[in-house]
Amino acid sequence: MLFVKPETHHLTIGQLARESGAGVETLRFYERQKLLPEPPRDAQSGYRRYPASAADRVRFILRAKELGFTLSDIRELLELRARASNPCERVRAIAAGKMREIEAKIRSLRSIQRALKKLSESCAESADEECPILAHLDQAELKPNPQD
Amino acid sequence: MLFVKPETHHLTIGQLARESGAGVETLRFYERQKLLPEPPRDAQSGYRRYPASAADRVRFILRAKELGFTLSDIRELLELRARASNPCERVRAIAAGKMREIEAKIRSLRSIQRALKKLSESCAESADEECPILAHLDQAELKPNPQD
DNA sequence: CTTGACTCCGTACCTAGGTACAGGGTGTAG
DNA sequence: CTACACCCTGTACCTAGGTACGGAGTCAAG
Repeated sequence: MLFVKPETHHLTIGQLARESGAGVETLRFYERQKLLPEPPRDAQSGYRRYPASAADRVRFILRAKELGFTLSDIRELLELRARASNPCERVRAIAAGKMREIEAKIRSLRSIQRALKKLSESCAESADEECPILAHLDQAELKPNPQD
Repeated sequence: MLFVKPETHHLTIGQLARESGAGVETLRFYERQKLLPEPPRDAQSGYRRYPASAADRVRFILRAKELGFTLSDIRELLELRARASNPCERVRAIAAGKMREIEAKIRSLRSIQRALKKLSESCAESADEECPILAHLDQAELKPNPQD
């Protein structure tokens, strides 16, 4: 068995917020969402008392969010971080799934972008009284694009 | 003055839904959102009675949505379609704004994608016991990317 | 006349990720 | 002692774009 380092629990929620960069309400929200464990409470006041390590955990969450992970992805990453002896494989699978998602989103946006560009160009060229973009919306089927 | 073509109002909301491809609830929702005008009602039943042209309008909305326009963009496009004598300029401005939005979204996704890829590659190479992705989330600052 | 499909209205609910009160208690500096 | 900042819980609210439901009225076929 391992001995667990005795942790000092001296951070209030406000101090943790300032240290980690999340808001106080957000920290309580993350606790409800099981991203943060319930911290011990001060016996008199009932205030939450966080160990210094909590700030690392919160920053982990915020960074993972920047990488596009959802809170529920992040819950799993936190589990893996804490528990798995060899997490790499699963972590890479999660990352790969996220990359595929992002890939798909980019492709869909690019196809929309191309369609808008074409319409906008035809609009710029046309001295017509009817707007080609509106005409397209009136009539056209959006052609399925081979690059999608 | 123009004479307005007499319109027959014979579509029920369910028929309009089938013709246009939107759901009944969605049509009522669009009406609340002022994307569809309130249609006349049958005197006895109070049922909505749509002119055939309503189906075109709904399809216009659905196509504009495919191009990434929000409902409030679409409200403006519909106004322009109906009222403006020379809508092209404003329509192109709306399209250009949307294109910039999409462009920005793609750039942000690509930067996330690159970060994930780098991490995933270093993860694949590492025979380390510590997962580089988790290590990154533990420690790293996300470097601001020049391409963003 | 009954049954089933359709319609009406109003309101609540959904996802995701928070944010904002209201109405209290606590802790500390002056 | 009195401010004032901080903390507590629970609940409501926000965006965007719908979706679902309850309870009631309508319409057409058999």
